[in-house]
Amino acid sequence: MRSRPSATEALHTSGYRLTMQRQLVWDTLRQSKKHLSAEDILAQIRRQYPRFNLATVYRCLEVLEELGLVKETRIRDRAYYELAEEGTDHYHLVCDQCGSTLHIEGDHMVPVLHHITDEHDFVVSNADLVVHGRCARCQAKAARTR
Amino acid sequence: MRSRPSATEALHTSGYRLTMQRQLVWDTLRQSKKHLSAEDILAQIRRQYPRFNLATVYRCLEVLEELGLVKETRIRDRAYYELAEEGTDHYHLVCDQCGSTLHIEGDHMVPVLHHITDEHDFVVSNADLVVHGRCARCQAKAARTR
DNA sequence: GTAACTGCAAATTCTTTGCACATAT
DNA sequence: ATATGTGCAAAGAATTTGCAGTTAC
Repeated sequence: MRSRPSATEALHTSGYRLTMQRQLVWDTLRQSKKHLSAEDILAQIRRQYPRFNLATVYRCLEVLEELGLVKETRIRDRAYYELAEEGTDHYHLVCDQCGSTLHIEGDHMVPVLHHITDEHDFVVSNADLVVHGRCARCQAKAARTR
Repeated sequence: MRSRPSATEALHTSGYRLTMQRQLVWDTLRQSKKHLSAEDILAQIRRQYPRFNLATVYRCLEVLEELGLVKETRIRDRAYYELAEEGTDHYHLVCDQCGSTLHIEGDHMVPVLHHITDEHDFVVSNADLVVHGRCARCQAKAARTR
């Protein structure tokens, strides 16, 4: 089993410089339980460093994504970022009625990704699954009204 | 087996008006083999109707989506639209190297969607899967260089 | 020392909205 | 007849870029 290199290490071996900004963005994502938008990340960091800049957030994320440390998911027009965990799926159920997002973990996507690799000769780096529909709570609400 | 209502019918029974604009957007999507961006649709229609407006395209798409006739996929910052085919998966493999997009059809997502319905009490209306990675052609190219 | 990086402001790109006019029902 | 829909122009929102100054190596 191969262990994941730290961000510090990964930056270094790829010839990127280790800046405070990159570390802050990385740490913010690590400390978060859920995915964050670029603005979310900025807001967090600005508590400590009010001069921190949004363009810098985007540029740091770009590097971290390129290194495979961070993945991006687009939900309704906006990009969200989270750590790229290896091995497990991580996808999102978006309720179109109340707007809530459920985070799902599991291994159900594994066969799909295998199919893609085997049948289409495509090397998968990241699968972004966003499922739209209606959450349990909104169904219950609709049932009551009926 | 339930047959799909035509767009005309669906608009009518939902109380929407049947306008030429909506028909043109619908027909453009039906005639296309691949997904189209709003700009693509506009360009197509403008060949015949040069005054056709982009805002109208978006507004027509919004209605068609609401009726479940059209689905939207976001790939790299941009929305693409295509007919919402029932029954089969339709997802996209995006090569991050050359930028090409492969359209995949199949039933591999079925177990995943079942899992979502069963375990999370979530009624799925649309699953949007975008897989990033490297296509066969770019792998071959990389192998040659090595 | 110097190439890479950041902050700032301005630009870009996609999408949405306000409003006066047009049209489907 | 009138509520709905469209075209146009302008606004919005998220992300990117140019550039001068800063910093990691």
